[in-house]
Amino acid sequence: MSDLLYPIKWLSKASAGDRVAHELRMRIISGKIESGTVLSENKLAADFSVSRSPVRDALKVLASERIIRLERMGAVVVGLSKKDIQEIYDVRLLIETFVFERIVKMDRQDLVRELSKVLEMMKIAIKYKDADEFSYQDVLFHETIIRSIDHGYVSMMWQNLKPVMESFILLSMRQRLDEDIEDFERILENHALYIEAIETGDRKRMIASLHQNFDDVQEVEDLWKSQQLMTKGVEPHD
Amino acid sequence: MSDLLYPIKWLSKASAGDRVAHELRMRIISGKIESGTVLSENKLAADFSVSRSPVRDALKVLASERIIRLERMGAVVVGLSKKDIQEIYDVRLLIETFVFERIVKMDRQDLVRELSKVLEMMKIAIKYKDADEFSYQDVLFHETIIRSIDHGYVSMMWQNLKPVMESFILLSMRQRLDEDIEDFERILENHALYIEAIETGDRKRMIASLHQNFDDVQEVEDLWKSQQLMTKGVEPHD
DNA sequence: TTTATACTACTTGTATACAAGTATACTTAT
DNA sequence: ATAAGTATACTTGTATACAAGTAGTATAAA
Repeated sequence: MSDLLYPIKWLSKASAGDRVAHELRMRIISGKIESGTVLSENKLAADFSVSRSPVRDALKVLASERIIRLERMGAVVVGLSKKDIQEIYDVRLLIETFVFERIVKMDRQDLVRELSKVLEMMKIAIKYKDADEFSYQDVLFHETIIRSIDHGYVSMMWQNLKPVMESFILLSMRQRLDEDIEDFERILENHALYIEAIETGDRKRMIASLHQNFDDVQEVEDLWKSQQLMTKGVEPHD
Repeated sequence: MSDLLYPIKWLSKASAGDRVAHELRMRIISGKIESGTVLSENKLAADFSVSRSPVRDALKVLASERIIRLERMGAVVVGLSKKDIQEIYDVRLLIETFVFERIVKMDRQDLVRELSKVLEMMKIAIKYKDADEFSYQDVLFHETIIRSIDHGYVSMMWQNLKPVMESFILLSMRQRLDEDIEDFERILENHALYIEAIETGDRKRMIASLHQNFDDVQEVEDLWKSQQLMTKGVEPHD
């Protein structure tokens, strides 16, 4: 099972099941485990040096995220297609637009302050070329916005989406930090725009910012495809 | 553990874990198990005459639905508050509005036909005073709409929402069939309106229909509160 | 050569066992 | 009587065992 894709430090308090889920998710989304591969609980348990119980837990989680399909014999890897990425951003747009409508009716001072802090963190992360930390703060940025309206079921939708998003962003950012570091400036500007939109309650600017964000990711998506090709066959997993 | 709230026939092919999840969900949403109750895996296993494994699975599912909270010692029942019901309908509105925008750009003939069939089924269910069958078809109606656009992540959100909705509708319809049978006519009309809106691509009518649907549920919600009071203390669960 | 049967090696779902940790109650010392 | 420590009876998470079922292969019959 060798080297881990998911940051170990993010797993400090996690159970074995969580570790397996996070690592497996990364391997699937990165393409290290190819679509179509059939995963065996027993083999995974052996690979990760744990018993079947945490592996089962992990597979259930990944199935709920639709990156694997639980069938009668074995769990088949589905992975993320171009369509999936598009769909994820559909949902993000859907959620964040809804959230924005609520936000503009609230006192947004604390939220803006909190977001500014996260943005500063992102800047530092870039300065020190820490892709993982940058990704963490990027995800946190949007999570902070979403949670600010205190809506349990919207939060739930976010929670369901988050792990896949996080992994995807993590992989994208790692690659871009190596190859397209100037992109990060644009991402930062875009987040600053988002904060402004919230501050002023300017819906148009917010939508623009979200779309820009999506365009950025579209670009990432191409890079990610190439990454998939790169890693293809590195570890055929049986 | 005595009598079951969830229709046994819906569980024909379900695992023990699913059975526990469905039944537990019904008991929590109906108020038969009160908010604040701490559930023990061992006790539940004994109650349902299964081992801890399926119970654990069930609790994980219910936690992801936010009707229980998994804590260090025991799973505490959260249940559905008035706010939760409102939130669920927020999300439904969000999803179905998104779906509608896609639908109007498609060929809707097959969908309309399919929905008409489901609506006929609903009529028959009322005719024979079968609240469970009616609920099933009602949920199926909306699921059919949502799945018609073939959007994996929107379907995923629906899947996450569905179990709680289904239980809630089931309980509401059972009570209303006894006490307010004339309501069902209005529900049928409303669904017919929805089909028309899809057929003609009339967004306004669709929104109106959705809101009407929600108002119906608001009414249900009051009934449901009284039901909670009614069943309160029937089985104090320890 | 083709078809039917049985065997092997898997699979899943459930049950049970165990280690490690935590809250409650009960000492015991002050 | 009160504070500190210590049992104890729980809890969770993981490991392991087992029953039932399935796919594919090999063997036997036609």
